[in-house]
Amino acid sequence: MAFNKKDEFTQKENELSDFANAISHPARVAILKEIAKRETCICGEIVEVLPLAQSTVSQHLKELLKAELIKGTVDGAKSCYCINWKTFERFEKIFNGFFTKTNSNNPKCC
Amino acid sequence: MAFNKKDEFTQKENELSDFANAISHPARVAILKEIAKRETCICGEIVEVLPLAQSTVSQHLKELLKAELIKGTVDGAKSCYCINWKTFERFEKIFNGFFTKTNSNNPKCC
DNA sequence: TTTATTAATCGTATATTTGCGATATAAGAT
DNA sequence: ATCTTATATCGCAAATATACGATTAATAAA
Repeated sequence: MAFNKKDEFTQKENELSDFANAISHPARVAILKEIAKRETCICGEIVEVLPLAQSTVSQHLKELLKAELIKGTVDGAKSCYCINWKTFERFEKIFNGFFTKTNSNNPKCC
Repeated sequence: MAFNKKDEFTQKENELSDFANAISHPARVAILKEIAKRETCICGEIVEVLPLAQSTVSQHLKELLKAELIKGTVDGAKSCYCINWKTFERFEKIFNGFFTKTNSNNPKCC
């Protein structure tokens, strides 16, 4: 942000937007999909499938790690990744509880 | 993006990331929450509640409109907004179907 | 030991996002 | 007609994000 206003919002608002931010790029969605499909997956396998350079993929993986959407361990020269489903569950809970959903055909609605 | 690689990803990957992108800022989460709470809501009411200038809020509203997360109509000098629940439902469907969730305690997982 | 493989990080260029004040526009009030 | 209110848009500055090639580091293979 131009001037960081994050502090001015609630923790839950930030948690939700941070999660959303992590999946707000098609490459990261594609990476998550690939890891979920394979259950466990090394970096090179993702690079093979995506239309991006290795360094770029590595950067996206780093962001997904930071947001705790994936877990990663070093396995020799390779890096092994898998989905951190706990974070997904927490997100779903926050997301569903966040907006007090009224009827979809709200007559007051514009 | 530095060079726009959107075309290189699937339509669903882009749809999901676009939705996520719309709620990837705490201000937009707060705006959605406020509109949902009030069911229908004018711009000024949101500006009152948020720690942001009117022009900034207006910009965020524009983005939410573009992503079809809200609907808006002009009501005299005022602008009336409400949640577009249809988009939320569509997102939930895509999101749930996207990642073939295996067991959370995947033994293969790192 | 040398070489190859794998992946993270650095440096850099470019694009986008965020935020605000100023301005424009349009309806409503006086 | 003029003033006020409400909101969108413009122009700008600063911060972030995206992408890549080059480099580094560390293991594995020869």
